[in-house]
Amino acid sequence: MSSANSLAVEDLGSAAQRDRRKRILDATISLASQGGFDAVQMRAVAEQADVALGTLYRYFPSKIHLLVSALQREFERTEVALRDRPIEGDTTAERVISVLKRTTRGMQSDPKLTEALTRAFMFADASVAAEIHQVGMLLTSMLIRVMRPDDHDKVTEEDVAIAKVIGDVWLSALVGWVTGRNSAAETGQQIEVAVKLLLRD
Amino acid sequence: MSSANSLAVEDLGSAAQRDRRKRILDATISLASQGGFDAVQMRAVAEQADVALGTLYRYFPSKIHLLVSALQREFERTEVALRDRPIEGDTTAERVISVLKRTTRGMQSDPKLTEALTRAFMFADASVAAEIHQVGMLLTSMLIRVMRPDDHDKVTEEDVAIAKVIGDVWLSALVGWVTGRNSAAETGQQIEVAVKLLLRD
DNA sequence: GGACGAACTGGAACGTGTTCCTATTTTAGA
DNA sequence: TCTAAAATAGGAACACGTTCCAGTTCGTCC
Repeated sequence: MSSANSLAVEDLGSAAQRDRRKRILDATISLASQGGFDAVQMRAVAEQADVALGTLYRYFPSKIHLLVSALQREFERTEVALRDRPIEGDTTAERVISVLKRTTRGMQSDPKLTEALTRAFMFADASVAAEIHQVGMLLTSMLIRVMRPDDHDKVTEEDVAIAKVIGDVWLSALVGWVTGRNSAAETGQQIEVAVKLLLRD
Repeated sequence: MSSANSLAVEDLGSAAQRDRRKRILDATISLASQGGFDAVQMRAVAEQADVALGTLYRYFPSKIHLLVSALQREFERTEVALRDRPIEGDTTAERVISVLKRTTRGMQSDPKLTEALTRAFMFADASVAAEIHQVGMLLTSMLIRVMRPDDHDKVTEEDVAIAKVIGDVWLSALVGWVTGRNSAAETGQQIEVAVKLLLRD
């Protein structure tokens, strides 16, 4: 891949390198969780991860890459955790709302972290396209699985389109919440309304 | 208003001040149009607007405030221009799609400017909430007018909810385009799909 | 016209993201 | 085991957003 991208786990040969990468992301999450976007300072991340600044930049070419990669790891964990749990709700809309609200609540329980990750995601420019795309795919596929829990074959074009729209709304709602425009309740409401409009069958 | 906000036109007493504000926003748009978000450097804006750096910060307390205020002015102009034109299309969906696509094409004709304004909008934190809210209201009300061009009275709760969802999708689509994830065609497609899903009556 | 406060100028200074360089350590291959 | 290349450490240096300050100009009230 292009040198402009973050080093993915697969790119890393030695265990020491995988461990460095993990330490860096751990430090990122820890600092973000504690003080939000502004507290994730490259020097602080490097120090807490016990890594030189240059090394940090070797693994993640910018602060945004770093935070989006952290988001990706968190999101993958969320997705795995979600796989185990049974999805409650009879209708498609109910299932989607239930999952999205649970996820949203989870993020709202760590506001600083959510602020840091969300803002990085929204601020990302073209150079982070690859990482962003990963996260987008993850979100869409997660939604589709919730919409069609049993029959993965019967996923239509429209299902995918709906999932993408819901993903968009969810992101916007999250941004609204992070920037203090919406309360937690309004955020939930906003998602619920959109899902009901999109999945009325 | 709080000192944390941008100085609005109404706040400015003298003609000289209104002119300064205008020069600053003109310089901002000019630089953004030429080199995007990164080219809007506070020193450059101050110099091009023929204003001291301190004065620039007096009018707009941060780069983000500055860009979001520029966005607001551009948006107001777009909105006025839109009022004159007749809205083409018989169904609600057709009208909304027509207007959104025209607006989107307009923004895509100046990619750097759009990149700068969109990224500022998405990166804004709580301190810019007031300005952001203005823009959001403008977008929603514009959409509602397109949806219900004649009977402003018959605007339902659902109409407003739909307008907000469409606004969210439009923003996400724009962000996707700005960051190079989506082509112009895909962006238009994304909006069209969402509108058709939301306005199928 | 004079006095006073607010606004503006010009520029120094600071913080943080990013780049760059050299010395050292680790890794891979002969 | 030895050697060359790659990776890392440590830290200086630069860019740009932001803050701050001393001096000057502008606007307003007597």
